[in-house]
Order: sequence, then C-alpha cells, then structure tokens
Amino acid sequence: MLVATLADVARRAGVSTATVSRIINNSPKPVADALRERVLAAVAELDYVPNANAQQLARADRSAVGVIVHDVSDPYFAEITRGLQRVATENGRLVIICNSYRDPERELAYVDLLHAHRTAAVVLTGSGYIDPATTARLDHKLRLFEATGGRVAVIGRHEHAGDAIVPENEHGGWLAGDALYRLGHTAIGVIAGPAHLTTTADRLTGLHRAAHDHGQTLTTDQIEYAGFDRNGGYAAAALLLDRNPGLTAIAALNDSMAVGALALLRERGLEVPSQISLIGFDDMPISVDVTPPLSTVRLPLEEIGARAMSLALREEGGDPQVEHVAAHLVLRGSTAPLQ
Amino acid sequence: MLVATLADVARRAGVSTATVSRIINNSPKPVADALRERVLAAVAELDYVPNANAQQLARADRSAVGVIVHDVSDPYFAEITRGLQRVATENGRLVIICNSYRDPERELAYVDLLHAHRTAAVVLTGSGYIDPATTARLDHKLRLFEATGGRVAVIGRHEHAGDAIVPENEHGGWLAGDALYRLGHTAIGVIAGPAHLTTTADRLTGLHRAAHDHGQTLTTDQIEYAGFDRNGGYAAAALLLDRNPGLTAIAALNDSMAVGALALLRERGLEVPSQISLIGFDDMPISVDVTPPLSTVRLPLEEIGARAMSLALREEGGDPQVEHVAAHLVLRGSTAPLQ
DNA sequence: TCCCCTTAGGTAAGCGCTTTCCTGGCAGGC
DNA sequence: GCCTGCCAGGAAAGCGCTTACCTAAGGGGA
Repeated sequence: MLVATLADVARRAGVSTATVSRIINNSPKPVADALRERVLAAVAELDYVPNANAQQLARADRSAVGVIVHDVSDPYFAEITRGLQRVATENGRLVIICNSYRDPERELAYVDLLHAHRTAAVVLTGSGYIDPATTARLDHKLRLFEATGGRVAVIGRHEHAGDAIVPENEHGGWLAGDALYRLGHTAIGVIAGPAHLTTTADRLTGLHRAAHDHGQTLTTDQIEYAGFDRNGGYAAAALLLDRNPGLTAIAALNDSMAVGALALLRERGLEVPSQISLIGFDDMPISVDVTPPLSTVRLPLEEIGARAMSLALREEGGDPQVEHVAAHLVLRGSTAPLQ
Repeated sequence: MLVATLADVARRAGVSTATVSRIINNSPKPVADALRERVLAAVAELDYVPNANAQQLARADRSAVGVIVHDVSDPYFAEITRGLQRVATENGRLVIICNSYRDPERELAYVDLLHAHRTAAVVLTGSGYIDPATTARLDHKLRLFEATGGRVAVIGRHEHAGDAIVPENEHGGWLAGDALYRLGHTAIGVIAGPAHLTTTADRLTGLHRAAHDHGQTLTTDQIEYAGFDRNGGYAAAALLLDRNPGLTAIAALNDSMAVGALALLRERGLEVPSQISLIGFDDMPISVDVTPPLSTVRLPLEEIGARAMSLALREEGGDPQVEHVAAHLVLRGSTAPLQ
C-alpha cells in the first residue's frame, strides 16, 4: 500500500485539494459542514497523514527546534534537556536532539544539518571550545543560520554574540574555593574538566580568584585535568593524591567527577569529610544519594534549559539577550573544617 | 538576506540546476572538473545549504529515525538512548528524540509526527500500557507507518508484532526474588513501578514465581506501587515499612526507586544490609556509587539500545525479528543473609 | 567522409503540499 | 426583473529540489 496523498483524499471526497488542505489546517476560510464531514471521513478511511516535508516546503515556515548537546545521557545535559523539552512542548514544538559527544566536527555538521532542515532555532549547549579556528567556523555557520531566518540560543558559551544563557561558572568556582578556604583548607587539589573547554577555564578562574582572595595560590601540580565524568574524577583523584599526599580537600569541577573521586577516596581508606573534604559542582541529582552527600555549587539546570528554549522561541527581532543564571553554594556532608 | 537556493548557485556558476544538484550529491554522472570547481566555488560564496525538506520530498527517501522514550533524563532511558545514537551515528543517520513523559496520548501524537516527517524508522522504548484501547490505537498507527514503508522496532513492549528487543523482565524479577529467598528472607516488601505499565507487571510476575518456587506467596500488602523514580521509591518504602514493620528485605523494581528506598531506610536508622536487605533492578550507573552499593539485576541498557537501532536500520523485508536480552544477577553490598 | 554511438550537460516534469486568485451561483436592493 | 455584492469552492502557480529523458557535440570505424 502506497501512502495516501492529499490528492487521494480529495478524489475520494470529490472535492479539490485546496478544500482538503483548508479543512485539514483549520484555515479561516469557511467550508460547508457537509463537505467538511465528507473530507474528514475520507481522511479517516485512507489513514491519511500529511507529508510534513511537503508542508514545510510549501509553507516555508519553521517549526521544529534543534538542540545540540554533548551527551544526553550525561545527567548534566539530561537535566538541561528536560527543561528545553518542557518549554518546547508547551509551545507545541518538536525537538530534535543531537549528541555531539564533545566532537567539534560533529557539532559543526549538526549545525549544517539543522540548517538544512530549516529548523526554527538551534540551541547549543555545553561548553564551547577554546580553539579559535573551530570557534570561528561555528560562529560563521551560526550567523548564516540566523541570517536566513533561524534563531540561535547558546547555553554557557562565549563564542556567539546572540541570545545566551550564561551560568555563573566563574563565580561558582569562586564559591567552591572560598568555601574550602573558609573551612581552613589550604592543601587543596582540583579536579578539572577537559582543558579545551571554556567551562573548565571559567570555573578554574573562579577557583584561582578565591585562592588569591585568601592570600593563597593554586599551582599547576594541584590541578589535574580529566574527562567530565565519573571515571575521569576517579583517575584524577588518584593522580592528585599520589603527587600530593598531604591534600586535605578536593574540589571537583562537576559532580560526576566528584562521585568518582569519592569512590577512590573510599578505596584508599580516606574518610570524607573528617580526613579530606570534597566539593562538587552542578548539584546533579546523584549528589544527595552518595555517602556522605556531596557539598556542591548548585546550577539550576532544568531552569537553564527552560530559559534557553524561551529565548530560542521568542518572536523575531529584539536585541540579543543575555541572561545570567546564578550559582549557589550548597553545603552538605562532604566538607568539614580542617582538623 | 534570503537563503540561497539551488537556482541561485546555478545562476552564479552559469550552469543548470541539474548540474549543481549532481555535483552536490556526488551523483555517478560524470561532470567536467572545471564545471565542478566553478559550482563548488559558487556554493561556498553563497553559503548555500540545501533545503533538506525539498530534498526529501523530491527523493522520497527516508533517512532520519525517530526515537520515542519516556524521558531521556531518566538514567535508564539515557543509557538506552546512548546505544541507539551510537549505532545511528555509525550509519550516518540523524536521530530525532521524542519524550513522551509516559503520556500515552503524547506517544500516539509522536508516532503521527514521525510518520508525517517520513522518518525511516521509529523505535519505541519503555514499557507499554496495559490499557487495551491505547494499545490498539498505537498498534494501528504503527502498522500504518510500516505499511507506508517505515520500519518500527520496539524495546520491551508486547503490543507490536514486529521487530523487538525484549529484555527478560520476568526472569529478572525471578532472579531478584530468588536471591532474597535464598538468603533466608521471607518478610519481603516489593516496591513496584506504575501498575499500568507492562514492565511492572512482568517483573512482578517473576517475583511471584520466585516466591512460589520457594513455597512462599507475595500478598498485596507486601507490594507498593509507585512512580519509577527516586521519590517514588522513597515514598513507597515508607508506606511498606509502616504497614509491615517486620520486613527484612525490600525488592525495588528499578534502581532509582531502590536509591530512594535506601535514603528512607537511612533516615529511619535501618542499617543495610545488616538489618534489612535491598535489591534493585537495571544496574544503573548510580548503583555502584551509593553506600552500600546496590545489589541489582543487570540489564545491558546500552547494548539494548544499540541492538534496537540495528533492527530498525536493517534493510527492507525480512521477517519480524525478536531478540531476547538476558538479565543477570549482580550481588553487591546491599543484600545479606537473614540474621 | 559519413554515420552512429558515446557522453556532458540541459530541459522539464514531478514530489505533496499551500495559497492566491478566479469563477459561478445566490441573495438582496432598487 | 436586473444588477451588485458576497461567498463557497476550484484552478493553478509555486516551494526547492531530483532525475528521466533529450540534445548537441565529438570521436571512431567503415
């Protein structure tokens, strides 16, 4: 069985395609009830489903919105995506989720792809890349997309001068550092994310500033870069501890890594927080369920997603809008004063 | 600036649209190198990006594949989605992820939507609904989609007689129950998922069978239904314990609920596993990071996703294929012999 | 040298819709 | 009774591509 087309429905109902189209789309043009019923009946009998590609082509309207994330299965993005989806759904929009898996090339390819599909907007999440060439190419593509009528909103990125949600990464880093220094710790290790991501750089900057504010400095051997996930945290904690056995506190630049570090600490028989304090970042759902519950810097991820989608969906025009989202310190059981 | 079309490129390069199309799509038809270069130059100068809707319409080919999940931000689906995406990407396919949020109506709407977009396939994950009317409507839409050339693959669902990946939910339930009975527990409480989902029913059936095999029975007051998430588990555990203070073991039908139960147990001062054993289901990433680490029934989620996508992507025809995926018992620290 | 075959490239007919513009019929006003 | 105005519905022109088919030119064999 071939798929039924508008023309098939029209033929069956004995009307023109124009009429069927009008009825299906609830166009304002009035149509006699008898006709409407006949058409609707034909639609049902033929199990007609309009071809969205043809509709989009004919209407030249843009409806779906594309979302490019590093990895939906990462709780950080999962939470943001949830907010994104909620608002999109409230507005009757379809969301296309694309995982770049932190590969800049793939990210670039996805922008083209969403452009090709003439999505109404693309929202780009996740840290940007520090490499200027990549940034420039991305920006070019983004501008092009905007120039042809698409909207773009970015979350926590610097590269694009358009609508943006910017989480206070630097201030958050400062909050984490400040909390640790206040508790009396000075032998602090830092588990950073990948070095080429701006999120890492920003959070690290905050940490450095906190150190400075407390008359301390953070040296390079106190910092270990790793993947933004549990295993990264686990491995980095081991390296840090080997190099620096006297550590009394560790700041991890996200909660996944903190959880990994916690596992390593337990393995090494280091009691948290009595022997060593640990602080994370993001306040992912998992952080209350580990033992001890993680102190962390909270970023309202779901809300960030929701606000980004609102930005992406707002009507044409308007100046680029940049919304800052505050980070908050959440002290739980994994941090304690220096003994 | 309006978006450049094929015709614009053709005009600029001084060739016909056919030639441009052939060059862009690397069609087998030979084209002189000089022309090719001129066209490619024009493409670059105009920042031409083909309109995917028009292409799809003209070619009548299907490329993207739609995925309907309950909620990507749920680790269970996040993990499956990861597998789905991996295989799709390996095959150069775009994935459209749709969150039904466990709403049957939304699920139905998404099937229509993916049909309308003429996706190559849709893969449906997550438990099905026990309500026969919903099931019938869904099945009708799915068949229609198939009849018009789409493929469908389902994960862990009964309703559709097509390609399917079926995790051994019932056997998994049996494994969990059997493990508990073997340890000597008989005062067992069960935290079940939503009653209208088949996953719940299947896992529960396994549990009942295990009870029976050990000369026991599971009465209704030993079972508490809840949402498949942490809070559901937390609340259900409280109810179960209030009703049944002598419980020595709890089986939760997924790990998220088990984690919630664990939190409640801790609050009530009940030591796990010395005073009460706890077993989960799915082996989500979090289960190794809670204290004590969760005993559970492992389902290879990423692999399930990957296999479902392979099924969805295979060439036309072929008989419906049903692949079973084995569940395995994973004993960690949250279960212990009855004292 | 002529003819036919090959080949590079163009012409134009769709793909399945939407929408502008047009037509024919009817009611109401004079 | 005739003209005007209005209204329901249809005809057809695209939307931006792909591709089957056609044309013109060049090359080789007889």
